[in-house]
Amino acid sequence: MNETSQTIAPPSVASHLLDRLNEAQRAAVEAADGPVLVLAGAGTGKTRVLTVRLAYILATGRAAPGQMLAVTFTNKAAREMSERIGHLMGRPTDGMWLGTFHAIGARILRRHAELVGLKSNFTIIDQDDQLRLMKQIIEAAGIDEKRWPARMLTTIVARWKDKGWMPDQVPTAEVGDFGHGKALDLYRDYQTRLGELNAADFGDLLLLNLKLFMKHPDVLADYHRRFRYILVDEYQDTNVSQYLWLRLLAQGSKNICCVGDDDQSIYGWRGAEVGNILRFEEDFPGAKVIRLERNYRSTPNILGAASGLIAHNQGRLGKTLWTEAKDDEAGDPVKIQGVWDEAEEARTVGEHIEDLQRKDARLDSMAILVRAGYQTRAFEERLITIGVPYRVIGGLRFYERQEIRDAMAYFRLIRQGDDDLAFQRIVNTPKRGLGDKSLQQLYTIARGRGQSLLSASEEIVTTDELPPQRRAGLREFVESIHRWRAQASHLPPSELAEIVLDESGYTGMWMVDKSVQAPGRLENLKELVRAMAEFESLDEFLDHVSLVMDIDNNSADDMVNVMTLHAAKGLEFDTVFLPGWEEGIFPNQMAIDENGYKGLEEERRLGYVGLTRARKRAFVLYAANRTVHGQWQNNIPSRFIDELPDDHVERGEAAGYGFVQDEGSLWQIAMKRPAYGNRQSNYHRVIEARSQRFGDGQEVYVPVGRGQGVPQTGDRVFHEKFGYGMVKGTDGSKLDIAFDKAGRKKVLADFVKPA
DNA sequence: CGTATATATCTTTTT
DNA sequence: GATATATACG
Repeated sequence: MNETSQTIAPPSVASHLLDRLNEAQRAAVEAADGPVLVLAGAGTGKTRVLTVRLAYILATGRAAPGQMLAVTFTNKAAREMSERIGHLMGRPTDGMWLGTFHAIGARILRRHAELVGLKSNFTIIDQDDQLRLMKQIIEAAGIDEKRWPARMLTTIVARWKDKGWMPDQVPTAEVGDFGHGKALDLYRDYQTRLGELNAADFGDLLLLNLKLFMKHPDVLADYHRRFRYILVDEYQDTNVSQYLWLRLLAQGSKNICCVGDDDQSIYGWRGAEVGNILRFEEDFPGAKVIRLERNYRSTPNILGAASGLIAHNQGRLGKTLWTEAKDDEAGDPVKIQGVWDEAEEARTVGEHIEDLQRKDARLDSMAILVRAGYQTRAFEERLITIGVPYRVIGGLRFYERQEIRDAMAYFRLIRQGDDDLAFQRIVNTPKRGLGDKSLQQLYTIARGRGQSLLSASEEIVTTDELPPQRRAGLREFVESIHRWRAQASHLPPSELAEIVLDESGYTGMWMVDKSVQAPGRLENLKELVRAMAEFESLDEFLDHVSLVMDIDNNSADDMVNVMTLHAAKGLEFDTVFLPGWEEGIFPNQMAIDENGYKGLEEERRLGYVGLTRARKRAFVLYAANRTVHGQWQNNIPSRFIDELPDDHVERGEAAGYGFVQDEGSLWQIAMKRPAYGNRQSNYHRVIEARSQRFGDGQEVYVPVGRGQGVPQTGDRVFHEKFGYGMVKGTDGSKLDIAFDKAGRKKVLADFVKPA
């Protein structure tokens, strides 16, 4: 097979494709057959190599589109790749298997669902449902969910699935002490329950593929014949189950090409194993390894700063990025700036943005990259204030909103009556007079008969097990579902959606709701109906939602981009703002607590990813104070700031780190940088100061007498509900307060303010 | 049964 | 500060 393909003379299209590639890139494209590992540093034209390689394989007649499998991590990357190949080839890439691991896994699973115990219309459940289900499992097993939270078990099980372990494959040593060693039993229960619900979670999409391939070699052989060329993007982020999946599929043609960069591995917390890169040559003997080291993206200063930072990591494969730019074209150094708090941080970034805007920079050439989602808030507020348009990528996603999830639950139940999770969500939304008690009764009956909630309901409405009034509500619900299901077969999804939302009373529920969010929710529901118009069938739509989770937000509008560092991978911008470089925030304390040195290195790689997103300019900021959980916290600059090489950075004045004035007296805010050893002790200190603006516009920081600490006996306090009062006694954070109007009450300190 | 109020917990990153 | 869960009351 290799011989024949090498004899194919590249048509002119194919040779044209190679024109604008450098030597290493071309080698990576031309090594079309056999296993290839491409180690591609940031900005070395990785996506280009991938897309040209795909086009090249097609253009040289090695494979038809339907014989190619291209796997990415994000839907965004898949979309982009599809567009670029279409552009290169001058026609759309129909028929190619291009998508995320999960999307392709789901597609394969639907075709063979019966072989692994599911029906082909199985539901893909998201985290929220997963958590709900897990909670039910834990409670059913008589375990205290308070002590052993469902969230924790969900993570444990997800990590097992990442490793490719079905319940009977989990090593005894890995079981851990969750619920006194019950985790494995619970995992088993959970899988059983998923089967009953005809549902799969994200991990299952791959895990059940593995099961399918191993139990049915004929099916695997079929895919061996089908997939003649396999391409994998972001290989450093594959977990074991993805790795096993790839290895099984690649055993057929051996034409597998993986592209990755160990320095950009940032999903270890999700089970990714950088080791997969190192294992590649062992698993595919004779694999070609090609390094892309010439960077086309960033200025020498940015590259120098990023390289200097990542050099602090041990155990890298080692790559040296270089660029052709001369030293006199080194570009701006990376600017580092300290600020007082997150508000000033946002203000500073806003000023830089306006400044660049005056120099005719486009807003969409700029990005603010944060460590965690909650950090976007301060920037959003500021950008709104100064009237700069922005878009938040990722963040609070459309399909995670309450009203959208409710609507989806209706559709899910229409498609798939076994979906008890959907049933529970909407059976009494809007209110149908079915409270906890009636539903509990229903659950018991259903469980007793081994039926789904919907089929149990169908029977119950004909008996007198429920009081008449409740029975009527339930009957109405069950009949509606049936009616809609009958309509689903011949109506387009968007029309069906309108009928369902209207007849169920769901839209009506929000129309009478007088809360401030209600109009927005109605707007979102309309948007949902609009989005559904693009789909042929309800099935297609539901799959799209489960796997994509986001509505297409890549409008070409000129807006500043705000997103997490994780979401920024694979993107590039002229100017990048990197706020929140403080110990505890970035590197994130939890990452270090949970994974120690490994966690720290992953954080450092995140920093490297952030810096290398910048083409021309990067700004690093750190704030002395920040509210976390509504409480003030003071932080010291991130160790990563020290690690940036002096040659490529400019360390600005640390505003708010010196003397501030308070009506004539001088206060020194304790912001001198402590020795490293002191960092821990300083981490959670609450600072007692707030900003105050004076007549001349100058802003100063005034220490607050008792701050947000616990009020003492004798203090006057204010409570939202009870009004003013005096503290009569304290018990930890509980206060005994004599309110002027409401009398004596015990209240938590969090609920009162100093008066 | 539904609503209002009171408390608890939470935030790392995502397919 | 926001949102789920627990409790009290109508």
